[in-house]
Amino acid sequence: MKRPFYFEETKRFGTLGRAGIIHTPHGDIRTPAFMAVGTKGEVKYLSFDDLHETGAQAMLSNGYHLRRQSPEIAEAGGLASWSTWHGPTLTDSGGFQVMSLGSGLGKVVSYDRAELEGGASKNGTVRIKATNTAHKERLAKITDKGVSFTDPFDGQPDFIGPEESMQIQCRIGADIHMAFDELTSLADDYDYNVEALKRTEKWARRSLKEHLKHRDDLGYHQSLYAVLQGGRWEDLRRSTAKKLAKMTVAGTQFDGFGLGGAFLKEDLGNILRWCNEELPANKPRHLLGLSHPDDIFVGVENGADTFDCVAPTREARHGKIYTRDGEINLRKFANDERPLDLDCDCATCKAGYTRASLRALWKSGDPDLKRAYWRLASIHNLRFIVRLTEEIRESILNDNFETYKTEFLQRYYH
RNA sequence: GCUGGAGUCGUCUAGUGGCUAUGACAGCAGACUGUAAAUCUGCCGGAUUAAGUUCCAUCGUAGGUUCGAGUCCUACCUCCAGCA
Repeated sequence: MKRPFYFEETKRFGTLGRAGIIHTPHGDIRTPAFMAVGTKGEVKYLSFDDLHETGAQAMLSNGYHLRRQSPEIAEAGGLASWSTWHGPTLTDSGGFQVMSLGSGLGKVVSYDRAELEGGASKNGTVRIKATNTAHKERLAKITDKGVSFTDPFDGQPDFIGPEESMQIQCRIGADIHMAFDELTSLADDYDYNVEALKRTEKWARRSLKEHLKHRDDLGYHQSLYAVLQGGRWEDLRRSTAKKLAKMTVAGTQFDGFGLGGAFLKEDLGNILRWCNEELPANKPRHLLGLSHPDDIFVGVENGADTFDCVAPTREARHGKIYTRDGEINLRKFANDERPLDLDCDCATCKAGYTRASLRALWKSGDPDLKRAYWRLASIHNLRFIVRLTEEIRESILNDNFETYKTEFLQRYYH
């Protein structure tokens, strides 16, 4: 049952937007789609029945976090069967940890200009006030060869370069892999981004080369996406997109593309447009790590097909609940007997939980009740974002995207 | 009634002569974007201010000792334990 991997464009809108289907060995993904993040092979506090009920079509896990379990996963036949999720999967390369355990260690990956206010410098480029973590404090140190990681929990060292990342990912055996990349932070300047981008491009070639050796080891075809970096600079973004789109090893190219970076919200649309105008239309594009509704709309209209993000689940655990009328902090609803969101079709709302009852679970001293809250709130927020992508797809197919977008955003951000 | 112990900011709590009275929880406000996140930041006696301002209050109550008292002394009140 070797099913090939390919992207089928169902409908185009605007210049870059589209709805389509990604065919993978473990099933189809109808796009635009949101993939749930299950870093270690499961979404925190959710069963796979819960996850299926959110409508999520695919799960994203992480090669870095699963590196030590990868032999056992291979033994079980790959991530889909090992995890018992059984559907389409994607693994990140560990590239995000190059930043989150390195230059961005201990920092919030902020995308809001107000937080970073530094004004514009003389030549008109944005000056960012964000700072990088001191080199000696980092748990990820970069050389051209690869990255030396120190495990945040047990302090064990690991060296991961493109070859190691591909070997790990091919043992994990997700349907889609990411090339090993270096994510720069908002504090990195143009010159550093030039250097980092060269490295990411070299790593992409090495990733592809190594990937080809192992991609069929588990008996089905594993695909590889290249990751586009280049910060907020048009020349870097366009050049890397062109380069990676054409990159060939032994006659083989990348199966799709990851759109990466630490984005300033206001730059997101342009950056995606620069990338996607250069990328071939017949391959899928995954926008890495974003899922706030406004970001999803910007992503879709600029050609992104799939998304993933920890925000729906993390924010749920922290009390931020998504509703069609905007985000609410559950703390304030101790006496509110309405559901989290009116007319919501998630399992939590359908089961009759009210804001007050969920808040009570959340604030309970009982660990079991807290866990119940984390699960129920995560289900709600995940369903909210998954449903958003379903409705966006629907609106594209019905030539109704602009209207749907305007109505949704006005109501959500009023 | 006697003996012993204890009363600190909503709750618990540190503090036995020294200048802004700890810390935790609760509460309040905010953050979170390819998960070091069961996390993080700020506020948390009252009034006042453009302000990180100014003023006032404060360790059960009332006195006292002292340059200085949550801390020492006296009386009272309340609570707890034991004895009657």
